[in-house]
Amino acid sequence: MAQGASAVAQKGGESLLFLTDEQLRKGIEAMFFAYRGFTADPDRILEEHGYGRAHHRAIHFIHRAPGTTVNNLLSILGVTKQSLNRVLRALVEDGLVEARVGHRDKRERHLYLTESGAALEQQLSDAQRERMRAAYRAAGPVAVAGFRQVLEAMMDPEIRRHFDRLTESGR
Amino acid sequence: MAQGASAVAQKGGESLLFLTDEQLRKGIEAMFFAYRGFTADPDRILEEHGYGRAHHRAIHFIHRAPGTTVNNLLSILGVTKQSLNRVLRALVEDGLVEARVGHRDKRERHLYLTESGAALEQQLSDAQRERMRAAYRAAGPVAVAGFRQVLEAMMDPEIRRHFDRLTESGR
DNA sequence: CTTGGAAAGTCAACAAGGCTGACATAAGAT
DNA sequence: ATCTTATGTCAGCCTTGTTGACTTTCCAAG
Repeated sequence: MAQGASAVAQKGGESLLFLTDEQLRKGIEAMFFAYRGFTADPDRILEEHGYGRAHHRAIHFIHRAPGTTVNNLLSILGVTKQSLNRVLRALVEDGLVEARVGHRDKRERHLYLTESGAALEQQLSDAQRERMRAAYRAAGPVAVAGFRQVLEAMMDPEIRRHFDRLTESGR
Repeated sequence: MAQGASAVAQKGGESLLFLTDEQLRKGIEAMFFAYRGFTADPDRILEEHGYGRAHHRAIHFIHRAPGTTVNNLLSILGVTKQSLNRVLRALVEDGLVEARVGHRDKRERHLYLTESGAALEQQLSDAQRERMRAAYRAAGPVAVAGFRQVLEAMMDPEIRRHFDRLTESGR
């Protein structure tokens, strides 16, 4: 199976990869179809609770960086504050997220998951991790390392910074 | 760099991968951020033409499988026919897609890109392939193979079938 | 102390692209 | 010949993204 990477030529220490349009197209389609699988399980759970992906993203990153400000979340998610606000308001009203007014700067709202917010986060990430774990197991450790490398290379540099920042603090 | 895959133990021919929640979470976030990069370039081009991602998807798969029926496209894209129809209608009206009535079964419409449709497809896929190519180059051939393996393992089985089917005919 | 500007939130209006329901027409089945 | 199914269309609703205008709160600099 797999047409793999086509050819590699070493030339003065610089490796050249010859990639056909067809191979790249397959990669693009793989990305498209895999993303559908990636979101499928959380989507099902969210629907039961009357939420959408926007809520999931907010919950995920609040869990990941508790006490984050709205503005920080905004730059991670890459949406407008009006858009985020609508989602956040629903989560606060439903008691999944707590927005504490900053003590240093009272304009800021620091966001935390409540107990039930954490419970939903757990449920969502359990489902998503399970799919990820299965895929990782099926593909093997070498493939996983490659997977991560390609994904990181695919990010916009600015977004890559967010990603790396989450990693540092998250370990 | 990278925490890579944690540990592998060979045990009676079956390899066990020990994956921490943290590692899996990183994979999830990588997927999220990378997908943003993945769609960023086409999104910019589409906006200039007044189209969205839905149009891109339709154009992509019509290019990929010329003469495909609406129903077939439906099952690939995983949306309702009403949703697809809106997009398709716009593309036909704008002269990017031609919908020919089937001669065997006149209920069916077979879809083809017109010349200008193919031109837009080219523009979009050039941009997306360029990002893909850069990521592939940066990560190297081994990583690319792993990338593809993990993505394929992440797909829903039913969707995976679509993916494989496109590959067969597409080469 | 006043004022300028940043952070946060609100309201309104709009667009894209999902969805369901109702319906027309063509094919195939009884 | 008529009933049923497949296919595609039209209309309307919902979520979630957008922009723009505006208020409130607060910090900080003049």
